[in-house]
Amino acid sequence: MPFEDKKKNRVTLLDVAARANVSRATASLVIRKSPLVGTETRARVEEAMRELGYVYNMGAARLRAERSHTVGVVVPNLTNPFFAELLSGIESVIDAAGMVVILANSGDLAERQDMVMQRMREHGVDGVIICPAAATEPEFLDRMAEWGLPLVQALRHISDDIDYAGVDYAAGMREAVGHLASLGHRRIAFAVHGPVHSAYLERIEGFRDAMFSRGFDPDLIIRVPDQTAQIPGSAHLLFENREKPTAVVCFNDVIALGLSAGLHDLGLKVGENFSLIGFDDVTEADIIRPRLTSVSTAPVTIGENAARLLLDRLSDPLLPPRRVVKETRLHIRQSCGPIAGPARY
Amino acid sequence: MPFEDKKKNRVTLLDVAARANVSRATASLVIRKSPLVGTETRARVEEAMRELGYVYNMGAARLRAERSHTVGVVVPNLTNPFFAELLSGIESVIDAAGMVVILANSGDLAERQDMVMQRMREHGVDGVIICPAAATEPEFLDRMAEWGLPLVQALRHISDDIDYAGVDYAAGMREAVGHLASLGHRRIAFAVHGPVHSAYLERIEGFRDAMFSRGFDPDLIIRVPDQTAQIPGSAHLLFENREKPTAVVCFNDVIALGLSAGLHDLGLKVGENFSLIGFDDVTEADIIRPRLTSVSTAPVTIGENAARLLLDRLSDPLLPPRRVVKETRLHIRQSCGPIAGPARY
DNA sequence: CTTTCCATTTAGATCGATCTAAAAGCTTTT
DNA sequence: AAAAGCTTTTAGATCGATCTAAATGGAAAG
Repeated sequence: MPFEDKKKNRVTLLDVAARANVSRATASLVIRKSPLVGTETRARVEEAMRELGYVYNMGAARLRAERSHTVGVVVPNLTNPFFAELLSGIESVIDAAGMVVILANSGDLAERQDMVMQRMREHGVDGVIICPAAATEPEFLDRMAEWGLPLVQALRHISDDIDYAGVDYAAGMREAVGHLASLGHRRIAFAVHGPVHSAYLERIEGFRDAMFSRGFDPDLIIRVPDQTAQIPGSAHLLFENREKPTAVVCFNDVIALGLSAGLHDLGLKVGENFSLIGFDDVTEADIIRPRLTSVSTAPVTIGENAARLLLDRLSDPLLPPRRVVKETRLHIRQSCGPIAGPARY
Repeated sequence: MPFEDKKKNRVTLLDVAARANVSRATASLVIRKSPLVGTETRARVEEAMRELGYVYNMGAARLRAERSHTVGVVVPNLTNPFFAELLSGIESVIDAAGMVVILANSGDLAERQDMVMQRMREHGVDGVIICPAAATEPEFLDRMAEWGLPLVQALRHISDDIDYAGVDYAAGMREAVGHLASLGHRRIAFAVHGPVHSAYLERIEGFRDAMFSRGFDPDLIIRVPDQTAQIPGSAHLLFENREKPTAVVCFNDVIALGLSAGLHDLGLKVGENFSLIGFDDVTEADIIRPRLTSVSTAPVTIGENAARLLLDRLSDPLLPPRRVVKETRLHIRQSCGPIAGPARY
């Protein structure tokens, strides 16, 4: 029955060392799995750690080693399942690398984002993965870089000089429009909402591109409410234009789900006399009726990519900036059909 | 143009103190907003911090002060929007208290949960909010408590001696059954899935209670698949029993959404000739058709409660164990109707 | 038997804050 | 003028690890 009562009764490396009859330095080497220590010594130290119930004090280590084994993750909003999945991907890779995630929520506000980054710095994170708030100026990220804080942008990108992991939104949009076009649709609307940021602009660009190159009107862009609950009620907006669309591409699946319900309320049959295509391919796409055709963006994978970019940068800070842009995949289900009514051509 | 190039060129409190002509101790007091320092001195030190671009080193502070301003959060799964919302509530309260969240994912596996908690300890978190993995034994949590690590259980509870923030699941279930009963339903099924834990058992208990006390058959409990995509296809399970139900209560909204689709596929009209009621009241409840009647559990609020419990405990570790159990609220929409067909009484 | 070399081990300084207990300046009281 | 009581400031030890540079011991080489 070991007899240890120091005043504060916390087991330190020094206690372990004493018990194993080695110096504190040797014990430290054992923890860090250095190849320098002899096999027999290592075993003795490990035994001592077990016996004493030693807990590594990361805080002390970080102070000396200037390495915290900690990664900051800043997202605009946790309530959105999309970011939650991103976070999940990040967490799994960071965890596997033996580090932990410090989480922060910017609320998509540049001002809060400033505060949050400051806090990250104070906590001494080794690097940060950030989905920049919509109104972030490029100088912001460059300032971080000047701090010497390794940074990775996820989903949205502000600066080209900083690593980025995302999705080829524009190509995804082209794919969506292409699918509708192949079903005979020519008058296609684009339903959007939310703040303006790179991921927003790329989608717009992809949509207009695809429409324009086919000689279709690329300007049928409709803004729907940001509040999920109000989207179904806004379906009528689709038909207030002179040129009534026969199909709609949605900025994301929240809009798609909402409009699908709204169109149903208006008496239209989605997939039969009106076509609708979503973006993100959330789980619900498969369990609503009609099943939602959607462009998959797989945020978990993006998170994994972002985390890997950061880990690479940590091990070599001089790496040139890289971007990992994932391809989308169109998941065809039931919400799109050939153009309805008497054929126009 | 200040001329500072130390070898490592990091601004420390000592540099600030020198610049402001005070001692390191005084500078430290200024940072910590101690009322002891004079107004003029404080201003001078703050000015110096600004000029030098000083960044507080939380790591150093924590080592000495044995306080990390860090809270661990352990959830079984981040992909589930339910836990993401919980996390969001926790984060906002913790952030407002000037602390940060260290995140970990147990994958609902007791073994991983062990590792994760160990890591939390190494990182010196001040406390942990945990939604215990399904197979957690009470000894596990008690061991943590022995470590002297302040703990709060969220959503699920294993030990009665430890703070808990959750929802009155049983009452929510009684409410759901009550609503259906008031519409004339007597043969009501309960569709469940997932691992067994306290939140699961309480729902079962609430259901059986409510059924039994009305003299209805409390045993119509149906297990549906865990995979979201397979739920719609399992709707037929509802009718394989001798006694065919006229309504179903769902364990959560994922099941409700899935069965709603599945029942539609079987040619039933939910809300007209079959009633269905969900649990959780997710955002999608309002944007599917028919709109889903659901029992609201508001996980964000639970997260906030859990965080507040932890903060209280941090400021007074001797507080007796407390439990904050939120009431549910039934959100009536369209998916339930009076019992169909020729009246039975 | 000394010297060289290698593999291990170690003493002591160090990271950047906080804490303790006491000192230094003030007024105010005796 | 000394003592007492404030308020404000400070020196120096301390938290628990890592790092540096040097010491130690044994085997191989001379």
